[in-house]
Amino acid sequence: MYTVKEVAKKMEVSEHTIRFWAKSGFFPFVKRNSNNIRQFEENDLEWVRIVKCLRGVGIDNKSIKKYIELCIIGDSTIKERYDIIKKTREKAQKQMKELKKQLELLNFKENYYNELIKNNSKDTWNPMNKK
Amino acid sequence: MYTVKEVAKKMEVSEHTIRFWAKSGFFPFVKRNSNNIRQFEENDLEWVRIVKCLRGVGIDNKSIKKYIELCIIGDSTIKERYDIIKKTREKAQKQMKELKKQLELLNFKENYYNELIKNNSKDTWNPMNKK
DNA sequence: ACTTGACTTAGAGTTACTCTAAAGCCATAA
DNA sequence: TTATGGCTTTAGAGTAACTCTAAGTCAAGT
Repeated sequence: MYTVKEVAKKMEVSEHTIRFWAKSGFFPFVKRNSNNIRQFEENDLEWVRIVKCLRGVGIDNKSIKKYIELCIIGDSTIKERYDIIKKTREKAQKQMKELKKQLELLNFKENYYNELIKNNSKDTWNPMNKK
Repeated sequence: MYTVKEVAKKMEVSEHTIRFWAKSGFFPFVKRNSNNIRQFEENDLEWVRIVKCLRGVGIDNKSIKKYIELCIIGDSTIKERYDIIKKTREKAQKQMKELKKQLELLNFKENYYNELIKNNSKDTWNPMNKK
């Protein structure tokens, strides 16, 4: 049993975001205790994990809601859920490619600046220096 | 020489976003022709590339503006720029790790759903099915 | 001359948070 | 017993970064 705060810490998402997601209907199955406090079970964390994953890959909240709703409907929606996950996985792979390129550029620039500092030389690449 | 539209296409960023970035002062060096049309030179694309990279890694626009301003100031800011790029590179590496984990989860789920479909079996993992 | 299409701007609208304020519940210190 | 602090809740205001719309300029084609 976890409170929102504990879930937030465990899953590395802000409390605000967990509450926002809860309000958005992403966790329709989370119970409350007699004081109206949300009690996330171990199982519920699995849902936080998948929501975090989908958001992390840039799936919008409306689509996430739809996915959750398909889960609620049950086994008749497995094919549809499969399609969503597949498309999301493809999207994530594209992002991975992008991120690799960005990392390369950052590595290049870090190196470049590092050399400049070491050799105390001018930044000849910076177009501002050509004016 | 490229118009906003051409830059947008070449760099895979929307025209709106290029204009928004321009308005935000990310390209203070781009010239206009006599009709007030922006003319991006080859060199300028380098700047679009680095802005896209920084944004892609989640650096906020205020920080990007600051980086641009440091570039404008010139060689005295090389160390400061180095620090920014280094921190950004570290951030990107963290994201790479995250993305890998997310990709694993998506692969797992895609596989899982695929098995369900192939074997025409029940989705016993879905907590909604346990209620 | 008129329409088409590419470009411009200001500013409204949208998404997904992110934060604030007000209030409820409970434990412990004075 | 009161109050102080710490936790939770909600509604709703605020923010970042787009994203889109409307209204305008201009040059070229028919």
